[in-house]
Amino acid sequence: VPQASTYIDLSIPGVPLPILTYEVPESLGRAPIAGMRAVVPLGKRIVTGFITEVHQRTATANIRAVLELPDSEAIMSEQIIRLCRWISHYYHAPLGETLKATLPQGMDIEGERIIAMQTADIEQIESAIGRSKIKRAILDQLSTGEVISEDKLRKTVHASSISAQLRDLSADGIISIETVMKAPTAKVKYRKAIRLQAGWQREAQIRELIELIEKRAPKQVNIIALLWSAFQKGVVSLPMQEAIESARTGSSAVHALADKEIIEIFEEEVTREVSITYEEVDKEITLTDEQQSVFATLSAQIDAGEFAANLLYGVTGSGKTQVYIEAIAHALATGMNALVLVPEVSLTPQLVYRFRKAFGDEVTVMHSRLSIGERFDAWRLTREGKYRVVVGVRSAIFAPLDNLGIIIVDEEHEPSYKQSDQQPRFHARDVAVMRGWTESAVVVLGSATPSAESWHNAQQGKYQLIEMTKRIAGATMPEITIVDMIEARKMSAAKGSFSDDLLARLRSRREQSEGSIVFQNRRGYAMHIECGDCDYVPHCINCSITLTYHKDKQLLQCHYCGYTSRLPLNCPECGSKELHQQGSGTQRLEEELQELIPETRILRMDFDSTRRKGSHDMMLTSFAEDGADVLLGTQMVAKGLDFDRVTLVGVVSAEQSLLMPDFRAEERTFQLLTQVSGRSGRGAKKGEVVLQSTQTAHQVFTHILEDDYRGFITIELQRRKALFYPPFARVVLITFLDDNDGKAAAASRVFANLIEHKADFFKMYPPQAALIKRINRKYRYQVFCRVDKQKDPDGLRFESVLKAAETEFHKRRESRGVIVVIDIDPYNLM
DNA sequence: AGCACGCCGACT
DNA sequence: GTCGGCGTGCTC
Repeated sequence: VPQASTYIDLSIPGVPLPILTYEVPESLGRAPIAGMRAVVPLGKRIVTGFITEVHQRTATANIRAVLELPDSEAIMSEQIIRLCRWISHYYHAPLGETLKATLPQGMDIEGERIIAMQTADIEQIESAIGRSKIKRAILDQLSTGEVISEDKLRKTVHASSISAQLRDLSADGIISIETVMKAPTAKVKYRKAIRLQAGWQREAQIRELIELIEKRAPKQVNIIALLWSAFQKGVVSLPMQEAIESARTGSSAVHALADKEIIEIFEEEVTREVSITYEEVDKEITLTDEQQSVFATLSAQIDAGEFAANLLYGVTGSGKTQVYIEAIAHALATGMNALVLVPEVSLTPQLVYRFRKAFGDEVTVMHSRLSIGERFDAWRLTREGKYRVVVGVRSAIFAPLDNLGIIIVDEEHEPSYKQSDQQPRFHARDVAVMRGWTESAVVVLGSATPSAESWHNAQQGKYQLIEMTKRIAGATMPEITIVDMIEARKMSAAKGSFSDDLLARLRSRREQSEGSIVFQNRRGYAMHIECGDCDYVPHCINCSITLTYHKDKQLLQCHYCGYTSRLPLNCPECGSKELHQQGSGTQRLEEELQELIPETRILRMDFDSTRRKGSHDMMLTSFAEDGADVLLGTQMVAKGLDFDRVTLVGVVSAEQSLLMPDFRAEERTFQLLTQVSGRSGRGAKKGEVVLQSTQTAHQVFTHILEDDYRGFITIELQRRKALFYPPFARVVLITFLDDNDGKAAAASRVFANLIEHKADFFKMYPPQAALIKRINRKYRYQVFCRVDKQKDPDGLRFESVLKAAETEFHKRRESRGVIVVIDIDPYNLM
């Protein structure tokens, strides 16, 4: 009797193939559903893919069978799949890769080849080895009788690939190769726990038992007493390890009780969760009229249960966080769930703390510093409905929450929302709006300095503009002063990086025990080494980048690839001993300030000093409580901090970000300086801000001094329109990477030629070397396009041009091996 | 002759 | 992306 077969369409990440069709054998005993994973054979490999479609007929020949359906139900919702389809088209990323990005790491089920020795016949082995060194090394390793995976074997024999050798040896009958499925790295964690057996849960029995064994087995009595007192408090089981420790005994007492069937030892699921180390004194919270009115708008939208997109433009200190909390509480109360995106969790301990305070066990946090297990648990338990509020970074936009009521994107202008290092290169804010649309949720984009894109969308009526113009009770906007550093240096009114003006204010804050923040508006540490006698500057051997000097480790380090080298004693070019430090990183700045104001207590906060888990929280707590005078750091000190005692913010070189070769330089400078200024005067006392700059005449500073966002963004949008930049055009950056300079350059020209003749709805700049021409041993060339949004509203026209060009490009032999990176709406043009 | 390496097409 | 088949060129 012929049976109807079931087929699935599978999207496989990491394989540049179209969607493939497989047959599902009935022997698997499980019906496939879109959104489940499927483990399948692909060539000689075993890989995991995502089911996007289930059907009963197929026109495809040569169909292979699914090996396993590991999920008992769909692990991604239909809406998430729909969202991924959009992302895949808009951002020109493979669907499989995009679907994979919605899951935590370590869930892959892959094949692994296990190698074992098959014969001990020396002659046979010697003849199979022949003259191959690799084969000899492989068999030397295997002769111990060890059974080992191909991967481990390859590493122990130090070869780049041993697949050909293994194939030969297997054909000669020397070794056996078996492909097995490797267990995923992310697993549910269990621990041993103990509980009283059902028959031993009454007081009389326990008393009787204790009396009986008191003399002979006092340790067992301890355990029983512990379990009984917990039981009375409603705690049914205790972790075995902890119980043994508090009973001051060993496992034998526990096992004895288990043997007597008084207690039971069982495996208990453990949730891995990070505890937060940041704490603050809780303030009395009542909503201001303005907060109340924003809340009213949002709660009405939530009740309507329809998609709505809002731009919440609220000045720093206007209390956006509290509005978020109230709106989420409202969504939860009506049975809906909430998603909150933040630029970087470790930079917003205060926000996380307040959410934990407000929502307790219902909230989970997702970010990159979590371990694989922690991330897996956060994802899994969210999907199971244990968590109803997810606070997380960019990737948390895919959190498996159903019944979404509200999605909040805090600090929506932050560049960290754009993923640029791997596919899909999506913008989490834009995906959030799309997710809100597909799931009929309310979307709130919050910022004190909205991005040009969002402001434009609000003006166009795509987003509803909601404003919060006042700081909450007591706090006023700080007074901003600008110091012309060129003038100050001429007049000898500056010492090193600090103007006399800023120094005087820092001194007076210290005397009044008020806090100050000194902000170094510079990415990383710009400390390099220069020879005083020739023009030698140490560069990275892999990248066209000067090496950065780290004084504490006495090392030179590449900011891009991580290459390190020792600090040379003499100049390698001319032998001179005159090697000087140039530039001023945060470390140098700290030393300078310490020298200028010896009695001041400085807390330095940058990437290096906060690398350890939780050290960021600890520094902030210590600045808030024990009161160092100055918090000195990079962009980290600009973000989300809310300290009443800070009344002065100094920016050392306010022009730095302005001089970056990027069309967003002005916007970023305005955002950064407004943000850092907002750290001053959040309490009752009025704050001050000192901006030191060599470019005081620049228009950006006029708007910053007047705290005039509208004035700034109006002019900025005019400029963007005139130059055909976003939000008026859609920017696409195509980068070509190769070890060989000429090959990368040629590839960029080939590709440019392939798209140029289609350029009736976009403009293309001719290909050129990237600003940093070499990173990680790869030369980089770029083609920059600006697509007319009117003529290509959803980006699909340009996508098809890219697709066609890529297909043609890969046919050319001169482009072989060249890596092509396509970034839609890029945020980093370097 | 035997082996390494690069090129190229297939992968459901 | 990874694999196998095939051709080329190098070494013993």
